[in-house]
Amino acid sequence: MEFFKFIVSQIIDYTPKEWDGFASQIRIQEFKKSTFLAEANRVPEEVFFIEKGLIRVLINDSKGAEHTFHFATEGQFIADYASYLRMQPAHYSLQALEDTRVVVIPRAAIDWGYAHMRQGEKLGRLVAEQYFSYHDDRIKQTFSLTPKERYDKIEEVFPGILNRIPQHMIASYLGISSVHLSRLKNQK
Amino acid sequence: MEFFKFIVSQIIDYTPKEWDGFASQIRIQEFKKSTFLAEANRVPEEVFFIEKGLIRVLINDSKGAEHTFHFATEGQFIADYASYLRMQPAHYSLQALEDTRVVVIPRAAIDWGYAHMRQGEKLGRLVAEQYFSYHDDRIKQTFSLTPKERYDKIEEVFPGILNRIPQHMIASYLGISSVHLSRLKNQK
DNA sequence: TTAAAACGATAACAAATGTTTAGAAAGCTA
DNA sequence: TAGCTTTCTAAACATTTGTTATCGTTTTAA
Repeated sequence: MEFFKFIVSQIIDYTPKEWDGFASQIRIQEFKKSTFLAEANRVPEEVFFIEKGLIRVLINDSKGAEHTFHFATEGQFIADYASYLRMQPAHYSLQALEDTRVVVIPRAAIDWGYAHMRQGEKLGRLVAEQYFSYHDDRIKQTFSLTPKERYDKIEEVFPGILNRIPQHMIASYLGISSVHLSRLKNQK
Repeated sequence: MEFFKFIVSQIIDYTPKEWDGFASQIRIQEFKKSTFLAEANRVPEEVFFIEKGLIRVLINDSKGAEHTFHFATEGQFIADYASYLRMQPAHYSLQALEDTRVVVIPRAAIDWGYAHMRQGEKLGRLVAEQYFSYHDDRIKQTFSLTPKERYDKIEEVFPGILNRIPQHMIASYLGISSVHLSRLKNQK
């Protein structure tokens, strides 16, 4: 929990009393490799903060095929945040790719923070802005770079990821088939 | 300006005094069809709110080709918001596709709102969340739908757009060539 | 109003990417 | 450790999508 407290302190100021009120509503939870933290079709009621481990965000298309949407690692927040905000059934599932320890932040804790922490809204704003910027960069890249170029840059976005994640999931993230990625790697 | 004031009142509460302080720092500006509100490579120092008209957000790739990233219409905020937040040179340019009237909101006004309006941070949070959700939906769709399916649904995302925007810009938005879109339309 | 530019459809061809199958290497689990 | 599963590469072929060029039509601007 100390790691989480530290990361939040980097983003906003809070009093010990504010922190205690907030912390009393959150908890630590561990997930074994390959298990799911959250599944599609359920309304997300919590946001996760990753203390240790690696999480894959995936979506199933209308034909049942699975697509990797995103990876998240130590020090990051993760959820199907759009569905969380709208209180609608999630499209994404969250899967641990390694044994993972997270801080579970229920909706009640977040709303309490907005109402009772002086900089609660600011924290929410900055997290949303950061998450937004990541998405924006990503769409920007799909327009301006080829899949090969995006593969070559993936370590900038997810440092160390190529040693932690099977290649077919990376191909899925890039929106191409694993066979095609294998081909691209052997070009030049 | 009344339309903008109304839209903000739908999002947060503010006192007359708060509004006057904020409003004294913003201004109305008009842009003729085809002109640019903002250009890539300059650090964005303002966010626009569209009172009337239609704006195209575009990006140029490394080979100089132009891609349409987004469309924005009446009642929406628009900027290269990621670059605005990071205070870095913009990747996007903003172009009016019709004669357009916008409210220009300089960075100073936004920061003033965060500091002096009780619900200023909340407004920032909600706008960021909304913008994020739009981006998220979009990436979701590129994974789960074919270009044809996305074309068929584009009126849900941008009502009335097919009558206001040339087809090659729509093709660019969908990430396909105009020739290919023309082909897809005639299937089935 | 008229000449120029932009637009959208189409065809022919080229390039990129997907699918299926197979096999070897690596990893996992009982 | 042995057997099973996953992972990655490769080849052959199919499909999708892009590129270029052409041609009416519509729109724009002087």
